[in-house]
Amino acid sequence: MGIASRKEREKAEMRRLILGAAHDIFKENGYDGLNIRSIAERIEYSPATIYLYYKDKNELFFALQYEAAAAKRDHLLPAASIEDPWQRLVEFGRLYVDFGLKHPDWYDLLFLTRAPMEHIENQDCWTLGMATHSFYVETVEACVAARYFKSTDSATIAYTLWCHAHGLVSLFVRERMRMYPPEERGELARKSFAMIVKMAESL
Amino acid sequence: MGIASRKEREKAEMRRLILGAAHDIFKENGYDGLNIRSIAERIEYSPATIYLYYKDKNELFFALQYEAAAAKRDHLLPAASIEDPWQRLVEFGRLYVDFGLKHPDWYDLLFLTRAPMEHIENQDCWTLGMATHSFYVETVEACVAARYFKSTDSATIAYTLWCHAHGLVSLFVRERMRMYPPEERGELARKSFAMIVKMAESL
DNA sequence: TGGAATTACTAAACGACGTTCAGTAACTTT
DNA sequence: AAAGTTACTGAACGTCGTTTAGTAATTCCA
Repeated sequence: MGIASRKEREKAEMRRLILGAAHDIFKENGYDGLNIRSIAERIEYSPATIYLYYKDKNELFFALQYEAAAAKRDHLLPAASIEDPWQRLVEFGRLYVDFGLKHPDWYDLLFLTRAPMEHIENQDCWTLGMATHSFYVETVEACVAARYFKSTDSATIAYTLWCHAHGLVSLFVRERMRMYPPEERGELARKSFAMIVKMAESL
Repeated sequence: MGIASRKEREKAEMRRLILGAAHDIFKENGYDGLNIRSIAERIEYSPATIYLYYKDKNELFFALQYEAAAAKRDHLLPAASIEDPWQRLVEFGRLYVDFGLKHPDWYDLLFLTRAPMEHIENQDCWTLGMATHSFYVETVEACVAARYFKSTDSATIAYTLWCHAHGLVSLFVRERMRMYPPEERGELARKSFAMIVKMAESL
């Protein structure tokens, strides 16, 4: 089956080539600056060719979102090896915020972009994101099991802490912090993270 | 000055007519479904006419954002009359979340839309939003002054609580809660709000 | 091996969008 | 009544995602 498998390989390579170009353009100009024609130009094919490998721009969006989810997972990975669940949870949160502030475009793509959310459950990016999320929830559950909190409602605890971290990053990413001088924003984020950690200790 | 003032009045009326149509279309189809041609069609003018009253779509966006900011202020208003600063703060937060969940489009416009954020400080919508925000911060400061918290860092407290509320609403508005069954989401939001209130009591 | 079938690709177009501009008709001024 | 100003529009431009009809190259099968 030489030919068939070579064809398949070439197809995968082409998808990879397209996605790579999309990735580069995205990093340079953000998702708004990413369009089919610019991808085509960069890989020196016609725009119509893109559609032979990706159904539409949404499919490309999902593929790109997978990359973002992988980058996020890799960023959070160091926390996974921390034994103590509370220490792990804190470091997890710190790295989550750190990722969002360092890679606003990727965070945007993952959580802030208005995207075709129908059927996203079937997408790889969702599966990967859910794996990371599950690990987070399990860490909170481990804290509860080890009696780090008085409360035992691990689901609400996990959600509440996530809301804070997500809100913090979102306000940065979408530039809704103009009432604070730019040079104070980073410090404020750090203080707020420290505060929510303190608050969580009293849960 | 009869003619000049009539002209001015007519100009203002026309701006109002355009904005009204934009408002309606926005409520029906969201910001994505709002375009110049649909506004023009609704008010029975040519698309080019719109540009005689609004410089570009961004200016219309700001005008619409002002409406959203006004709606938000009105929604939060009942909290303002509560005497006790802590009670006022809690009700303020509850109404904030309530507004976001009831009017996701408006919340989106205010806090989630990637918009021309340069020079927004000069826009009316920003001024109005800042007034509401200041009232919120002052309420936190009043809590601090009345020793409702051990911490005296009112700026960080205000910011931290805002992060939670904003994160909570944002996850709803941008549909990033698909891992929770739809019927549980409202309950989770309520529980999380109750939890952050409890946590704040220990600050 | 040669003709048929399939594949890989593209030029050109479609329709929707924001926006601009030249031109026209109505109104205002003198 | 002529000149100047204002309000408005049809038609176009350039951008976008996407589709279609066609062409050249490759693969299949007799």
